[in-house]
Amino acid sequence: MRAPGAGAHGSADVPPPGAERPAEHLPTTEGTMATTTRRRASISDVARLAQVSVGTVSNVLNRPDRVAPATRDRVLTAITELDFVPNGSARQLRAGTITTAGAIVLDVANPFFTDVARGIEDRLDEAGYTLMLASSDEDPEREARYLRLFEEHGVQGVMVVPATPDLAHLEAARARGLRVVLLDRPSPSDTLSSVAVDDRAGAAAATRHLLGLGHERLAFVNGSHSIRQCADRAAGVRAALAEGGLDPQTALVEITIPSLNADGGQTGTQQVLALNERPTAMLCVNDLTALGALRALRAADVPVPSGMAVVGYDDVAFAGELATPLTSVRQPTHQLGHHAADLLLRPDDAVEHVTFQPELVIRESTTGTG
Amino acid sequence: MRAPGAGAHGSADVPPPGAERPAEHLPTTEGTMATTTRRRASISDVARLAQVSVGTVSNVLNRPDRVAPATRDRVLTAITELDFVPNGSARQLRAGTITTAGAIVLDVANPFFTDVARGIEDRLDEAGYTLMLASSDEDPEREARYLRLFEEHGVQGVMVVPATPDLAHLEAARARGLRVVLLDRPSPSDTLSSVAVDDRAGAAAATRHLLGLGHERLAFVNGSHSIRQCADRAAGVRAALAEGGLDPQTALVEITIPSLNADGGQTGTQQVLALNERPTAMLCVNDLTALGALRALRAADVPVPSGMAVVGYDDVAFAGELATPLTSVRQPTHQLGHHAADLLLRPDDAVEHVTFQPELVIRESTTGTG
DNA sequence: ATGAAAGCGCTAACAG
DNA sequence: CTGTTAGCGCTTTCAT
Repeated sequence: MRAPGAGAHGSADVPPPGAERPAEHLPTTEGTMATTTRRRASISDVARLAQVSVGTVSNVLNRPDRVAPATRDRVLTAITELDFVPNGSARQLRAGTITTAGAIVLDVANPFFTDVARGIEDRLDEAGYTLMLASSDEDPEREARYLRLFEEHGVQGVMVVPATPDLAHLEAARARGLRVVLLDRPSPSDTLSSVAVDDRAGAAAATRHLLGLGHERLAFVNGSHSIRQCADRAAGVRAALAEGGLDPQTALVEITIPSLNADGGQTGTQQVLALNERPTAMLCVNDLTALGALRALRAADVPVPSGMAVVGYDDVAFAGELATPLTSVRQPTHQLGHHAADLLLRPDDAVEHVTFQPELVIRESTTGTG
Repeated sequence: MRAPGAGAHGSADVPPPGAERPAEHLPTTEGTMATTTRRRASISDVARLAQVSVGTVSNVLNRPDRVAPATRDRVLTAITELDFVPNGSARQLRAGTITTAGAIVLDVANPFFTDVARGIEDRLDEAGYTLMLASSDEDPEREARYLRLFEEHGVQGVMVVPATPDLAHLEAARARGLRVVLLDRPSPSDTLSSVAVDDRAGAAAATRHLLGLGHERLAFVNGSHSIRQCADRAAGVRAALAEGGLDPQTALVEITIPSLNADGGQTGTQQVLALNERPTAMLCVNDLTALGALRALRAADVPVPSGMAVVGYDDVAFAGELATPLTSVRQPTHQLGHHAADLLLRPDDAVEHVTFQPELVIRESTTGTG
């Protein structure tokens, strides 16, 4: 699907969260005069030119076989002549439905969400549907605004990563007849379909991997438990420890960092290194955090993995490209979106909750010889 | 703008170009029964319930001051009662216009484009507009299909990263009255506005930086010149060399790699290292390529930058986080999108060509002591 | 301040 | 096979 050598941009990445917009980059402007705007040709213009009725033009458009070849050609010629593009609003008003779906994610510039969006788009494309994509920026008001806008535009349905735990407005939209699929959020509701990734399982798999390698003291550099993913992953780690016969109280140190980026990882790791009974392995809440961890470990001359094993989460593009390739938990982002769209397009409109399993990608940061 | 601690996904990245979709991730499905779908309430339902005419309801919606407070309240109550959401198609059909713009990029999962999209969205949002985003996958047919779809939906205008050098269909759409802004492509046309980044200048700045550091033999690991960005960047490198009094023939070795990713960078760098008169500095067409270069240099025990200076392009998130932080050329992606949207929203609909200047971000891969 | 009615562009009966 | 016509839901004169 994805084009291989996608121009010179094939490699880019996002700026770290909270990065400043680049300073003014001195645009060069080169203006020209304005152009005139004409009224668009309508179906009756075509009918007049082709000397037929509007009904016939409509038939040529929608059921060409019902029209005599000669007439059809005449109409087609008129269409080309006038450069006629049918008015979708009118059609939609008449038909009541539209082949468009909406998606509201937290941030379109976040690769997790755009990979999901890509999955949605690919599935929608198969069905001839278009996607309207928007970012809520975690602002419930923006989310509500876009939801409303999509609904007014008559979309078939909406896939949304909720910005708040409160799902009342989504339930209401659902009751109004709009299809709604929750993204990356297990639905507590019987009326809203949902598609999510099992964060507990991902963290548990990573933990089991470390236990299998013989580690018995772990650190987890995590974000606030008010973030669902962080809480779920912490639960997964604890569950795996218990399952392995270890007491989370003694075998685990959880460090909470304020921002889930490289700086947070570096600071968190320094705290881990300062511990008197130093753990032998670290789990990081995401790969950027792990990157900061690797930086801190290098600065402290702690070899990886022999002095400290490191596991990330997300399996981002650079994870396998680092000086020490990073073991990480990969999430089926594309499938997540694909399935969400699939649910939205289901003819029966049934409610369904789907949970995908993440996959541990093992690399040298846990199994190497460093 | 961008929320700081955007959930646990704040750090993710994209898979490398050409990466396979992850294998089946064993979704867990949990179904429930379907729900009934009711007809949406219309303005006349509201009118009936509120015991007023539809015109009055419309007035409450659009010019509340024209309606007596008592009547207005009655209507408002009815609206709430019926959970009425106005039909945008009907409104648009009547009004003829719509507050939506479209954007067609090559790939929504590519961070360069999503950063641009974010800039577009932010500008559009200021004006109360919505964005419809789509990927052409560099397929001209898909591009044409989306263009048409957007036009049918009556969008104000479309911002597009053209998939082909042929701009005829875009010119035609423009002639039909649709606003069109070219993204990341300097327009050869008087009728189409455009917003682009100066690739020659970016490559030239990187080259001048290296020359200023005393390097006199450079390698450029680049992609095919059939990709506009690659050709432009090569021209920029050559121009800067000439300007510095060096003969590109002797001072520059250009290596062409098939895929602009880490593997390409690694292979290309091996070729550079095998040269008999080895360059002292390398330019890479993007950061992922530079990552591969760093990997190859490490494998060959060549210190960076003392044995080989390295410059990337794009300034992706991890560029500053590597073992050797990477000097790179940052592009004003967000501004690019912001300005494109700005052009689209201009009331005068004038044609304008804007070129943004990239910015060299200097780090240790060129100035360090390694 | 409110109501009545025309019509935006199109589709889908229904006639012929 | 083609024409006629009635709306889809809404906004907007124009009356009252």
